[in-house]
Amino acid sequence: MHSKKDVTIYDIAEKLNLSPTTVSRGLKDHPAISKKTKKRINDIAAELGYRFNTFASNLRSKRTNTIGVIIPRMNSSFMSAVLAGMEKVANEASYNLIISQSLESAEKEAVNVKTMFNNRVDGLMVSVAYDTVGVSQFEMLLEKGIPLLFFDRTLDHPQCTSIIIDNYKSGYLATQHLIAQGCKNIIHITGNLARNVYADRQRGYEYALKDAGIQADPNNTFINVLDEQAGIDCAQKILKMNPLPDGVFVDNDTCAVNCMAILMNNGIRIPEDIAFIGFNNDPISRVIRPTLSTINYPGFEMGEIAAHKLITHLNGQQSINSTNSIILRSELIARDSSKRIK
Amino acid sequence: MHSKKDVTIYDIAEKLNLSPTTVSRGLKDHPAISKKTKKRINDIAAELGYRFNTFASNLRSKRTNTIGVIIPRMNSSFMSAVLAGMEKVANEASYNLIISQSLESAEKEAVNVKTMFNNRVDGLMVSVAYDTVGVSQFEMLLEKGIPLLFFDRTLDHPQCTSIIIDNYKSGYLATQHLIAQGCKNIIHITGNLARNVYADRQRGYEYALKDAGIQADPNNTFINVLDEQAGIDCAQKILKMNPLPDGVFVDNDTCAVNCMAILMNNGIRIPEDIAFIGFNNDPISRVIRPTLSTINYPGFEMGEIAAHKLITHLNGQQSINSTNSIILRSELIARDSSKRIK
DNA sequence: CACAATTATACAACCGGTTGCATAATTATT
DNA sequence: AATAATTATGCAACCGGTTGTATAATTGTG
Repeated sequence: MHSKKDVTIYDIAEKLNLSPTTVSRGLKDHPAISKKTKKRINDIAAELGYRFNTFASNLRSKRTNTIGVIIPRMNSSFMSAVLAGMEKVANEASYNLIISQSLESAEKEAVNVKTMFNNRVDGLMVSVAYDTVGVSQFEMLLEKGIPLLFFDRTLDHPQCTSIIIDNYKSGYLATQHLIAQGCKNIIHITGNLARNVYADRQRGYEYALKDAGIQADPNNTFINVLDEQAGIDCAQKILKMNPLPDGVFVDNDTCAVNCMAILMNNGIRIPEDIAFIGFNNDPISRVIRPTLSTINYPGFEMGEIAAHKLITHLNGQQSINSTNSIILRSELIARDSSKRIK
Repeated sequence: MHSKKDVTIYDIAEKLNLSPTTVSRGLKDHPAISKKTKKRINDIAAELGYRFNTFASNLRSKRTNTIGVIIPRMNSSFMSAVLAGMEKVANEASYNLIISQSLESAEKEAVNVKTMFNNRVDGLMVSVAYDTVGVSQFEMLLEKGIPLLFFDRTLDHPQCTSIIIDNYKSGYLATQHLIAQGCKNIIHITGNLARNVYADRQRGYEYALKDAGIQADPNNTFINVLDEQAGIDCAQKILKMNPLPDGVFVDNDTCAVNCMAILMNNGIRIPEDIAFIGFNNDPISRVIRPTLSTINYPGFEMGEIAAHKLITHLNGQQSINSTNSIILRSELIARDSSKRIK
């Protein structure tokens, strides 16, 4: 197995008649080491097949240059955009990212937090699981002064910044748009209302209805996990309604397109019979026919801003505690699935 | 910042008048420590807010219980299925996963390999980037006896097992299916032919044509990165062809649906004018209309098998070198986008 | 050439668990 | 009660970079 013994800076030092200190500094491009010596060190290191020992380094220096990220799942194009944005900023600042998934389970999320904690991440960015309750599982981080930042699905905590979009406004705009297209009986398909994103959109939905003089019907709010199967289930449920709704606002494009597909299979015309609007502006919304109206959610920017915020905090340039939340711009994109008026 | 000093096993030992050794063993549930002592240790540990120091542990024990994974991107549902499968198996065997993306760049991939290497992963699973050439960037791992396994996009190496599907057969079946539907002028949209997956599918495509007595036209093979934009570009290219092709086999569902969407916008009927078949069986293939014929690619199983194979090797139960490649079952799923015969 | 200023290298303690082996404490055996 | 067997705990070295401070080597100044 791991047969050959590892080469250490001591081996290099011995070979060159230098001290380990000098070798360590030479490899790190420390200004106090002469160019010649650095070259000698690097040459021998390459020759011997030296590899840097992150553990020894981290143990002594008590820094890891690692940022943890915990997300519910990495299956959406929104999430991969967020991660791409984070990775770009982190790399530029020479931080590494450790990514783990909670798979929407609060329990697994807590385990992940603990692992990150033990792995001494310098900071943590989290979008919480579907059923996470309270912030107690994060307290251990804050007690040790490890900065914690939430994005998208956030929790309220005085020491944490949140990066979000204006979900209330987005929900309002989406609903208002459907109303403007002549819809009067609008369904909102959303998630666990304990999550800020869904609660805020639901509020937006309710206020838009109210402002249009429409009475919000609690039965018109469907709560589920917003995946493909949920979309299919919702379609079945809608088909049994009498009268049928004339508009559907879904908090997730994937769920929306699956729902639409079943309804269309059953002869329902979109947008003529039922107008649809989704959320996220996933690529699928542009490919499906009719093209899906949606709310644009700037994932890449969200990732960039989250990582940037955390790193400036870590570098002591700007405390994370000074900001409560950062709200990104989101906008409505009207496409064919909702356009009933020419 | 990181204000409070960390609690160590020495602090616990002092508080209980025990040796650090006993505390270390107690926390690890070592059989030589009595139940009573273990309880005392764990209680005080919790009380003091002790956290395990992974670095000190790894440094001394020279094991990390960590497996690295490098993938091109985590934006496809195929990839997230693979990762989910890997994570399930790894967790059950109490291994951690470190995941990083090459973003399809061989250069970034090499950096990632090095980082994994320095982080002393116990093993590495890789699906190579679009433009990776040669295996030299992996040699350092193999020299140290760190097992390396490829999945999906593989490289040929005598010491590495590959987990794949039969891409040749899949390409053959897809093409044969189109031929059976009456297609005679079939386009194959594929990726870099240096990658096994694309080369094998192209071979399958060519042989299926040959076996049907059709001469393969090199101009009918489009090579690109198979993303959304590529799908759009291919559609533009197809629209300029004269005569139009009557069948298109795309190595990726995402690319396929984007291509189809543009063609349909331009009045082309699918499957009547052009029959389509994709690859991967992504969720989008079921939602799009017409539903997309495709090749089912068992991502979750691939992840499970890859992780399982690597872990049994790490546990010394079965060497990875004894197997060359493991081929998973894949099958054709015929849907509306290709069905021209009742 | 003497002395200061600057540059380059070394010393030694440290980070916090881990582990083989020795020793102490407890229980079982005759 | 004495001795063997078993169980529980401790000793001390070790893993491999890091860092404040001291010392040595080189260069500059008058």
